[in-house]
Amino acid sequence: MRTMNNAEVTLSIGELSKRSGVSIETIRYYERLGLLKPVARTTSGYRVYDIGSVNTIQFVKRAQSLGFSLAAINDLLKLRATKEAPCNELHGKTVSYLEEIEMEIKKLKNIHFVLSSLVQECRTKKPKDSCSVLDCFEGKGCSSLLLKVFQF
Amino acid sequence: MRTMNNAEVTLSIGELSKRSGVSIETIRYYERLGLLKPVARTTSGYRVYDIGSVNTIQFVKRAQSLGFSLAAINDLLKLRATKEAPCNELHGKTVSYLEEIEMEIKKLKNIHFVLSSLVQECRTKKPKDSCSVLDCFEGKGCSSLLLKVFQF
DNA sequence: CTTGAGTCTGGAGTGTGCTACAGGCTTTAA
DNA sequence: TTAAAGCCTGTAGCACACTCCAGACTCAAG
Repeated sequence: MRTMNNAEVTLSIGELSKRSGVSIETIRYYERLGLLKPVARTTSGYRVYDIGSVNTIQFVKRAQSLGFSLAAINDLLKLRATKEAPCNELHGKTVSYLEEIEMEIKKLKNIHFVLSSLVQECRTKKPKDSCSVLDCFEGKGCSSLLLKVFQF
Repeated sequence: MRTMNNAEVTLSIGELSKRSGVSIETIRYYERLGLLKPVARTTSGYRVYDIGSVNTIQFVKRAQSLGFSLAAINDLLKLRATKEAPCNELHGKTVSYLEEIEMEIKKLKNIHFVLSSLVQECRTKKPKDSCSVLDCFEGKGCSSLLLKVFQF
């Protein structure tokens, strides 16, 4: 695509794809979700992007790698667009997201504790004994372990 | 459904659903996946279950609450069916699952660290300054933070 | 015998983040 | 001029664990 002047470079969807490392299909998908609008269309209907579009995609990728969903990122992009110091709202969202992460970590730690206990227990048994792990899934023997961790 | 004798109670799918707390649709879904076959069919095609079916569903639920996928549980059920002390194979699977959990916990801790750092940083700023969280997604200022944690 | 509850099969829909076409139009390079 | 590459829309599919529905059949109680 042509350069309008030195500052305003425009990109086709294919060029944006190469610059951002995101596939053309994904770019169009983001558009459907409202994450990224082309800055214009050519008369023949081709999407036109600019350097800001590259930044937006990188914004999305960074937020995604921190675990944000595309729906959440959509909100973030809207906050970014309204330049009025969006810290408050954003921090609220972020803090509740942090709480979700803490819950998830707790859950995983509990699961890890239960399973590694069971494997350990099994290793102290004689070969012909039943398997502690299977027994646990069967409801035998580990009820106290599970009861503490989950709501069985 | 009728009782054949005191020991062998048979259940319809609705009764199994009530006893196990799992919906009829889900029971049929489990059957499609190969997790739970009815012990028989009536002449009119109704599914017939027994008490073992209740145990199997509880097995599935317990394994699920420890994070196992239905595909993995399918394997577990097959191990359970072959009564020959399946500890070795099972422990291999469990240990690699434990490693996945450890990776996931690490990832979540990293995310937590980055986000809480950003929120903290933002709180030490003046109200009119730009938001550290948004700046980070924009690629400004937190590259060292992100670089350590992910492969940007 | 009738009514209502229960069950059957097969297929479609949910949410998430893509990915992969088909069939047709546009642009670019030789 | 023509071939190749690029782009368009719209639709469908994947993985996962369900959930729901239509239309038909069966069973139990009154």
